[in-house]
Amino acid sequence: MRADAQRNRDRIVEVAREVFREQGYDASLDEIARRAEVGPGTLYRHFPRRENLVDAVMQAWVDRVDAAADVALSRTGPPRERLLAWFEDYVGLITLHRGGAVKLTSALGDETSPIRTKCRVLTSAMGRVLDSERPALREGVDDVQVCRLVGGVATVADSGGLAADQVRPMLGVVVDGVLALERAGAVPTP
Amino acid sequence: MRADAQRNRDRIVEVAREVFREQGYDASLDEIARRAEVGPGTLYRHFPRRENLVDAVMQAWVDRVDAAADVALSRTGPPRERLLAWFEDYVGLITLHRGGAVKLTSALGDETSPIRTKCRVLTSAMGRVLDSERPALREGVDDVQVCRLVGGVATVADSGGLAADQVRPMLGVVVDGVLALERAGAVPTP
DNA sequence: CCAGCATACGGAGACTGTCTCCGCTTTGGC
DNA sequence: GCCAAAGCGGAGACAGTCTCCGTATGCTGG
Repeated sequence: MRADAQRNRDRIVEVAREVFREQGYDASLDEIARRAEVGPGTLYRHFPRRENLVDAVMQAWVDRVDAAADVALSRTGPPRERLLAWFEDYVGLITLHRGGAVKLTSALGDETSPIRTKCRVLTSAMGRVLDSERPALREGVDDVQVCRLVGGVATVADSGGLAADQVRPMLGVVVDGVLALERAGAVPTP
Repeated sequence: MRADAQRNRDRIVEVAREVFREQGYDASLDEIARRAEVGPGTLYRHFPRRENLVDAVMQAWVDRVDAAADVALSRTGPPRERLLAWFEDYVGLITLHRGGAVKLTSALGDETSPIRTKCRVLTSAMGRVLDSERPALREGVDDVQVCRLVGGVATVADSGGLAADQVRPMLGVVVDGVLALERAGAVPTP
């Protein structure tokens, strides 16, 4: 790639990061081009579809989820608390930019999605944390499924503008549903 | 309202129902006006914001959720199965039109939303079913919260194009998280 | 060093969608 | 039938997406 092309590309991503943070992922691409001081043609050559630009921007903070997983692994305490804290971190990060949660969560498991690499980071971060609690979990609890559940909560929180204390009990339900506990036949009244 | 105005209004809603079903809630309003054989001005006078039109269209099938709650109440069997079946019905109905799930779920609890009446129907349907299982539920389980959780699953299912057998286990997790069972200190290993 | 070409730029503009304004038409009470 | 009031509808302003192509620029081999 030519040096000027590389420079333009970098500047576009940089500006897009700001604009997306300000306005969400629906922001006008032409405005991004304007603020990056390139023509729309240049932007669309580098990023033919909106998703490609989102992808580039998203990489950075998907990495933060990965880092949060490491933090989660280093925490001590009972499984319920550890998982709850991790889920809260996950929701917090994934809702950092408006509209990010739906985008990431709905692309989970879609191997043709332009942001599939991001999804893989999320799934594997989730996988690492879940593995560390595996004995306490119900059988058949699967990384993608939990990502979807927690991502669903994140989506609702994001689009509904929910505060952390409204989100926590919902995540509590998910944690309880995921933990094994003694539930032989799931019959509450003996 | 004048008779011709009423006629136009009805035709717009009728056409909108079809178009939304075909193309989701992002469909062009001008096209709806075109197919209803009215001018855009007419459409926008009756429904100043897109939401108002959506609201009118949504009424019909939100009522179906209400009916599904009655069916749920008439079903027999253990709480887990009853709730799971109801949740599945709920998700099925709410995802009937693409994009409907996010819209309804994110408006839950927002008393200024133009579709707040729809949300109330959902919440109260959920409430009726939950009440019928109240003794089996954890304390503090709240109608809106469960609507959000199940709505979150619905949103993910909707936007990710998930099939029923991918959704069921997720709902299973939610049901298990909502049911009381014996979980004194939430300690998995006795 | 510079010629020449592949590469990249950028802006005009086609196209689509949203929404408003206002002159014209229709309705319904008198 | 008359005539306000109510309603209609389309032209068009505005914004966003995306493409095409004439022009400019970085790079490389001589």
